[in-house]
Amino acid sequence: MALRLYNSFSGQKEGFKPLVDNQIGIYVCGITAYDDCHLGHARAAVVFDVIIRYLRHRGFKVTHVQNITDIDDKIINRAREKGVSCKELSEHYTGKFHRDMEALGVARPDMEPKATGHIQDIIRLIETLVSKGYAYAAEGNVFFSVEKFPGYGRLSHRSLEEMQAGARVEIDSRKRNPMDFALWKASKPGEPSWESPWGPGRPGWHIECSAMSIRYLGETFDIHGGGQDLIFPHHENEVAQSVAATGKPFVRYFVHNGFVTINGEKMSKSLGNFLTIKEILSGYHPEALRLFLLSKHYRSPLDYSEDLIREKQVSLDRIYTTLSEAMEISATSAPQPDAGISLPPEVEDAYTRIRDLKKLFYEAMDDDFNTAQAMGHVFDAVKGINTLLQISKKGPDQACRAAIGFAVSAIREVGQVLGLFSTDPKSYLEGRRAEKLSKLSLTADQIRDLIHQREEARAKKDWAVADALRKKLAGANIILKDSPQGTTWEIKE
RNA sequence: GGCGGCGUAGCCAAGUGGCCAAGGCAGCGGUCUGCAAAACCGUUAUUCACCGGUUCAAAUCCGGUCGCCGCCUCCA
Repeated sequence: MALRLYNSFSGQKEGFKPLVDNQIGIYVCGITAYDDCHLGHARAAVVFDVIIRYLRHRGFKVTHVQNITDIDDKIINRAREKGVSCKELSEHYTGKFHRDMEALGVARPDMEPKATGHIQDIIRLIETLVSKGYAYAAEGNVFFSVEKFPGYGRLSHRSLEEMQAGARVEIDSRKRNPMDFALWKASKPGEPSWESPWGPGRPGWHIECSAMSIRYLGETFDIHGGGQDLIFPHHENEVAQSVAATGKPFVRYFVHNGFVTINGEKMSKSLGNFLTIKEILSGYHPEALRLFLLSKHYRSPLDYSEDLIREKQVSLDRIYTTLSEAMEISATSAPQPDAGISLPPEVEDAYTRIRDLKKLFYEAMDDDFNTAQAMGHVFDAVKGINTLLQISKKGPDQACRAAIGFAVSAIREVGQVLGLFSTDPKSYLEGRRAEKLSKLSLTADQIRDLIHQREEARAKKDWAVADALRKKLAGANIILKDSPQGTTWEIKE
């Protein structure tokens, strides 16, 4: 089984081979800390979280570096509006970002460098570019000369001529070519600034990623990730700066995740459809959001709607319900390997789904991290467990129990890669019930009382009264489940 | 205007040359149940936007048409 991933450089899937055996350096562009994180950030975070988890699961030693941009125009403007310092503003939003990521179950990167912590690296890199003739100073600014770099446009697959034809960049008389971009920006009075050979100023946006990735991962590293919108100009410029400065290849594989739209429209503040991570998590379980984000291939556009996220929440509930029942029944028997299990022929199909889960899951993930397909296999295994559970309920069956135990451990293993099913099923379901109960007009005690009345009626075979009570509770969104062990209840979504 | 992507059942979605076109949601029929719920079984695309071409063989490759979207400016 070989891992294949889509490389934005070539525009196709390529076999993956790290620079150093079993070691991977990956740099993912992080946030600019000036506002709350939204659904788009969630997708990028979860996608790369799963990619990194999978690479580690496969045995690679992964070094994950993710920057935080804590100085740039947007931060300066927002800080001015709010009357706080840039440092205060960026620290405030960095904190919120960390809380969002934690809620989403996204693992912290190994390193999280900040632009302001690497000013000297940045200045040195710019000096190299100037001395090699790739960059020039003008009125306290330093610009990168795109014409000097022959490979410019290789990543975004466009030529300099094409870009200029449709260019909407404003004319800047200090630039030699309109497509030249700032490595260093002279600071205006009142703006944060650092001393440099070109006077007081601050770094341009793209240079920090070159400087920090080179520092922590080396001049050439394996994977660079980010949202598709970063391909141009951000990553194109990073490549130009880095290759020009080091004379070596910069990134071997560029991986870009697709965009999120909301009800078919691009998310934007002016449209009023800007959804923050916090808002979504106030209504849905974090794993439901993860499940939603992973239900489509990471490179395709993903459309968000209430109906779709609710559907994922229901799917997640269903899986946890199955896991909960499975763990109850298999609790007495340790998970057995598949050898020696002999099952009735009618459940062979179910058992095959369980036995093949891991293999199929890895195959799907190996094919450019196809989480949508991988989830299909998980659902197959869930169905397999449910089939075996039915047999088990009819009478104790050691082989079934062993197979169920095996299936639960397999689902939990692949769940670790996806960041799903990490909660104890019992506590998950209790949590969900408490959540739904809080939105109900009835209390748990009232419900129990009504169920008790119905039990009495049923004992007398007074079906009319029993059905009336069922109906009454159904009206309040309570579904009753009768079983030989008694009546349990659930709340309809 | 330039570049790129997408169009698969009521909805979401995988599949990019060849076994009956995964999986989820919703629907319908059945098993179970006093009735239900859950679960399971069966069923729901002779067809992959449309037209033409290549091939023994195409949802999958090529050309064209229509529709939707993204990027080219800060953006995950």
